[in-house]
Amino acid sequence: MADQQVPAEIQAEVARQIAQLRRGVAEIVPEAELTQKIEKALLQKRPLRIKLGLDPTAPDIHLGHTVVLHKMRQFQDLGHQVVLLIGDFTGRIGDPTGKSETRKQLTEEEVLRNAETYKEQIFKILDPTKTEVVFNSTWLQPLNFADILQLAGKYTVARMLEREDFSKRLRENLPIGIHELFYPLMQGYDSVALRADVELGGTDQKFNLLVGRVLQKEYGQEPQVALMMPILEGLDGVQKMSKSLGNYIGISESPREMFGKTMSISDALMTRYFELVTAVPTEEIQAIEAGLASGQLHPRDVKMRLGREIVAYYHGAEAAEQAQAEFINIFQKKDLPDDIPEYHVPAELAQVGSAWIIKIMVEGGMVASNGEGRRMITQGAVKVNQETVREVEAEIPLTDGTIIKVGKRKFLRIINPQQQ
RNA sequence: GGAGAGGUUCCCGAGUGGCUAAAGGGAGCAGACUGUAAAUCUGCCGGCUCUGCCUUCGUUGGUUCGAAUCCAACCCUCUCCA
Repeated sequence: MADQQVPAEIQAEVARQIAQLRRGVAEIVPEAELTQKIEKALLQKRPLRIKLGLDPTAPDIHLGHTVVLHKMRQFQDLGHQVVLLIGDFTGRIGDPTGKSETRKQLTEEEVLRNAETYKEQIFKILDPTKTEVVFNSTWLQPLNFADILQLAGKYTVARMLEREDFSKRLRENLPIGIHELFYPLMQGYDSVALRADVELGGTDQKFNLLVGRVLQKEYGQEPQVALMMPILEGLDGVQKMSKSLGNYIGISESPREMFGKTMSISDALMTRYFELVTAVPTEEIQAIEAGLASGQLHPRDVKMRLGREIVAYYHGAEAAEQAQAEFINIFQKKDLPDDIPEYHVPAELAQVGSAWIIKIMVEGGMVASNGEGRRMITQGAVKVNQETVREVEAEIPLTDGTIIKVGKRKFLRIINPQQQ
């Protein structure tokens, strides 16, 4: 395969690119084709077209999404053309995957608005000047029924049912909407329309990415290479990071939240995060792994480094240092954070001068209900000015500057304007 | 079109007339411990004016002193047959 005509410097560059691109990757199908494509691109001085499809229904990006985005960024840095595909057509139809809950259909306006929010966040990782953004309604909308049947004719039900998700639902007697069978076809057709050389996705996208290859061949194109990234585990360390599971770190979150949440991942997960969601060089990560294994590095310190890396990526190095300092203050020295939410005492309560503690906790948003407030007190989780509150019926003085603490990380400062 | 199975609290999943706000697991929260919001252990985990009351078991009605549990209609899902 490595034909003699390829100059040595090109071969070296191909090797360099492949080495970088393989970092953190779960699977490349087929890897040999990627090598060939890169080689060809270099010889012809034509960048590869790298496709990434995005679902416009959930515009909040978290670290799980960034795994694939970081890979896109690597392609960009290697000089390739990145194409972001916004699945506005699919989003407008609404994908009811996932049993009973019918996902609401988005209007064109909503899709566009989401797309804007998306871009804003995504360009924290990708270079906007080297990114092409396209919408799949451009080519999917004009298809008529005959076109669609023609497209459908290029695949079979049996092959469609090879997909894990479908076969599983079939086995477990769960519903499969006929239109759902079209999603892989539409996604594959996107690759045809874009003439994609490589499509990125999570391992859960494997089937769809492979359908793209089949359809490209059917339409006389060279099939794309499917590059799959692992699915990032969320804060619980088991399930994939997702907003609905609440185990995520959003890239628009505050430095403090980001850092704190990072500290809550299990030790076992740390190096994976380093590899998948930071730009720390591979050799350095290997050194960290070695340090942890030999006991030379303290897991806590490594995790703090991870927290700094993540915060710094989205908020800058200074914010990262601050977030860490604050974390140490609150959790190691058990000090108060700098910015405590405030509860402004309303006039009628200020007259009385004191109030039932649970009422204040609920109104201050510290607990969801009186019942939860009672539980917290019963469990010894509530402190007023460092003093543990034991009595459920306790009244507290509404003195300006009083601090209520629930659990380890919820604080509230009483602000009494009458006393200022 | 016919026959059958099923829809339970955030999720999964027990429960077939009162002892059930409903087993168990997961998630979540808290306490202890610690090396961190790791790990581990323990507790909590519908709401309220909380030794009591109210709301919840697909929907709506009904039977009953009493229903998640029985009946009827309806909605939704699946299986087999045609």
